[in-house]
Amino acid sequence: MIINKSSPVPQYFQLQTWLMEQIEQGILKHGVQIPTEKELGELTGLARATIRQAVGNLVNKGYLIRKRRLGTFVQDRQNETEKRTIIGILIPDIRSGYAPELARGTEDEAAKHQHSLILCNTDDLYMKAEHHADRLIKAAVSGVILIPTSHSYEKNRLIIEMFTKKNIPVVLADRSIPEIEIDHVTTNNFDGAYELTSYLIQRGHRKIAIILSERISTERERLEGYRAALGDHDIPSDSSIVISDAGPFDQEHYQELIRGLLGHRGDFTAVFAGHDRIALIVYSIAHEMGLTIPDDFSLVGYDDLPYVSIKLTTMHQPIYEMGQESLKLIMSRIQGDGVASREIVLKAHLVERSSVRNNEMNL
Amino acid sequence: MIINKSSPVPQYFQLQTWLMEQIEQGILKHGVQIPTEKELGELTGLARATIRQAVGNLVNKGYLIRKRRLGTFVQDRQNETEKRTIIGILIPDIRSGYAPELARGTEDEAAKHQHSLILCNTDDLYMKAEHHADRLIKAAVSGVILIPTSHSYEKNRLIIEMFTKKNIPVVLADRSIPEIEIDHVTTNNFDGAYELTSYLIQRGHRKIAIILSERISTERERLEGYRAALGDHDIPSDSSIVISDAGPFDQEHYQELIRGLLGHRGDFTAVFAGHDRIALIVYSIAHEMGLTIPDDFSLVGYDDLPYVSIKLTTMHQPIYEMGQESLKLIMSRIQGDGVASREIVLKAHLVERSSVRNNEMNL
DNA sequence: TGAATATTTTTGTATAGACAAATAGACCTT
DNA sequence: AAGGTCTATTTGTCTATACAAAAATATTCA
Repeated sequence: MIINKSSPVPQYFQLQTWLMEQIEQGILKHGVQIPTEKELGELTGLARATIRQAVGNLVNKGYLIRKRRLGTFVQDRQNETEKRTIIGILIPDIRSGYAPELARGTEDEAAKHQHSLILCNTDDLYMKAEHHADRLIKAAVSGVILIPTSHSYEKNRLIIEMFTKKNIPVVLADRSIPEIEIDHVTTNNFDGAYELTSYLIQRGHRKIAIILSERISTERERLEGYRAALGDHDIPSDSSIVISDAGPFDQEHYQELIRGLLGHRGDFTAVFAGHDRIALIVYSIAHEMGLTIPDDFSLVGYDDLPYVSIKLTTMHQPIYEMGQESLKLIMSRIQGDGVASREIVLKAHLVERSSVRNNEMNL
Repeated sequence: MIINKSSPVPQYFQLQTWLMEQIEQGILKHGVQIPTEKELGELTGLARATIRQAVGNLVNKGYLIRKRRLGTFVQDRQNETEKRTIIGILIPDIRSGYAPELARGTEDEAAKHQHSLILCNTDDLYMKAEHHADRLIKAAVSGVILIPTSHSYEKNRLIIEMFTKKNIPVVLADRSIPEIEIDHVTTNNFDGAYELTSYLIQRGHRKIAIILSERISTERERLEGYRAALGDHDIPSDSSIVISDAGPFDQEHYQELIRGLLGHRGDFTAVFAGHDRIALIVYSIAHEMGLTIPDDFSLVGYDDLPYVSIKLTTMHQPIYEMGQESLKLIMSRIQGDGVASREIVLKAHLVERSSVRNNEMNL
C-alpha cells in the first residue's frame, strides 16, 4: 500500500509525491494514462476528493493533464519554461520601401504562432540597431529578424552575437552577411536582375543605364546580374551610365544623380533603377524635364511596391512571403531545431507593365 | 450577491474571477486580508469546499497567500511582472495609408522612453483586434494605442474595456469613438476639409465632387467640412457628385465608383478625394481614360502620403506627430497621471502642388 | 448502410460535515 | 517579567455523496 494513514505527512501529499516520483523516474511515461480517480481510490483507500487534491496539484504543476471522460495522462514537462512569445524585427525604416510588406508578412505569421512582433527602426544605423537589440534582449524576445544595417556593415556581426549569446535565434532577412553561420531568407537578386536586363535587351535596348547603391548586398547582386546579362549578350559595359552610389538611400542625393544622368540622354535608351523608389524619382524628374516614359526612354524598377501609381515594369519580390519564411525559421529554432544554418532563396518574377518601349526593329 | 447559481459558469470560477478583478482593479490592495472562508461562505452562500477551490486557484496563481490561523491575504503581484516596457499599437494594416508614418512616430517616441512597440494589424476587423488585444494583455503591455476598427464599430468599446480592466491605458489615434472617456489624438478634419474645399472654390470651382467612406469618423468629419464650405459660399450641394461609400476601403470597389464618377465629367470640375490613396486611384483611372490632371479636372487629396509620385495638392496631416503625441499621452498615464481624459487636435495644413487648375476668370 | 439515439465511463462541480494543525492573544504561574 | 497554558479562530486535511457534462461506444431506427 502506498499510503501511510498514521504519518504526519498529509495523505494527499503522499499520493502526490508517489505519482510525481513515478513520472520523474520514467515509470509513467509521457502520454500514459494513470489510473482513474475511482481506481486510485480503490488502490489507496482514499476518498475521491483527496485523490483529486493530489492529482489536481500535479495538473497545476504540469505533470499531468486531465481529459474529461478519457482519464488523466502524463504530460511532457518540457513546456513549463514559461517562454515569452515575442519576436523582434530590426528594419531600417517601417515607412520606406518594402518594409511595411515585410513587417506585415512577419506579423501575420507570428500571429499564427501566437507570437507578437516588436518593431524596431534602425534607420540603417548600427548605433540605433544596437540600442534596439539591448531593449529586445531586456524584453526577453524569443527570436529576432534582422535586416542588417548598411552603415558599419561589419558590426552587424556584433549585434547577432549579442543575441546568440543569450540563445536568441536570429534570422537575416533580405540582406546577407558573408561567411556567417546563420539562417537567412533572401530573393534571387542576381537572377532577377539578369532576367530584367535580358528583358530590356530582348526589346532592343543596348544602352541600359543602371542606378543603385553599392552599399547594400542585394543591390550589389543586382548589379552583378545586370553585368552578367550584358556580358552574355556581348554588350560592352559603359561605366558612364552605371551610377553606383556608395552612400545611404537619400532622396535628394538620388535626385541629383538622376538629374545628372538624364542630362545626357543620348547615352542610354533604358534605365534600370536599383529599386522602385529610385524608379519613382527617375519618373518624377523625367516628368519635370518634360520627358515621357516609355517614349523618351524606358524604365524598370525592382521590388514591385504596392501603391505605386505609375505603370512600372519591375521585378516583383515576394516580400510578404519573405517575412513569413523568416518567421517560420525563427519558430523552428525556438522549437529547438538544431540543424545547420539554412538559406531560403525566394524567386522574384517580372511584372510587365508599360514603362518599357519595344525598340526591336526586326518585328 | 456575487454568485449566479443558474449560470453555466461554475460558481467557484465566478468567485475566483470576482476576487481576481477586485485585486487587479486595486480595490483589494497588497497585504489586505480578504474575508475568511467562513465569511465568504456567508457572503456567497457557497460551501466551504467551493470557496477553497476558488481561493486555492488564486493562491496557486500567486494572487493570494494563505496564513494558517491568520487568514488569506492579497499578494503583491508586481514583483514577478518585472515591469514590462512595451506598448502595443492596433492599426488596420501597416502597409496602407499613413500607417507606416504613424508607427514610426510612435516607435521613435517609445524608444525615447526606453519602450518597445508591438505592432498588431487588425485589417479593420473587430475579431482580429480582439485576438491581438488578448495577446497584448498576455504580453503585459503597459499601454495601447488603438485605431478603432471600422467593422463592428461599437465593439471597440469592448476592446478598450479589456485593457482598462487590467489598468492598461489606451489612447485612440486618429479615429474617434463618440461619448467615451478616453485620451484621444486626432487632426482637425472638419476644418481641414473646409479649408481644402474653400481653396477649390477660390480657384473658381463650383462643381466639386467628393468621394470617401462614411464608415470612418475622420472621413465623415471631412464630408461635413466640405458641406459647410459649400454652404458658406452659397453653393448648392449636388448629391450626384457626392460618392459616399459605406464599405471598407477596397481598391477595386473604389475603382468602379471612380469610373462611374468620371463617366459624366460635365458634372464637376474638381474632385476632392477623401484621402490620398483614393486620389491615386482617381489619378490612374483618369490616366487610363486619357484624361489629364489638372487640365481635364482638378484633384485634391488628404493625408499627404510620402512616396506619392504625382504632384498632388493635398492636406498634410501631421501623422508622425500624431504617433508621438499618442505615445506621450500613454507615457503620462503610465506614470500615473490621473487627470480627466484629454483630446489633442493636431492641425493639418494645405500643401499646394499642381493638381488643381485655377478656373478663376477674374484674373 | 448510415444517421440518430441511448448508454456508460470519466472527469467536473458542488455540498455538508468532521477533525487536525497552527497560532494570536488572553490568561495564568512562577 | 518571563514563560507556560488555554482558547478561539482560521486554514489544512479528509470523507461521503450527488449530479452535470463530455465523449467513446453501443444500440436503434429509417
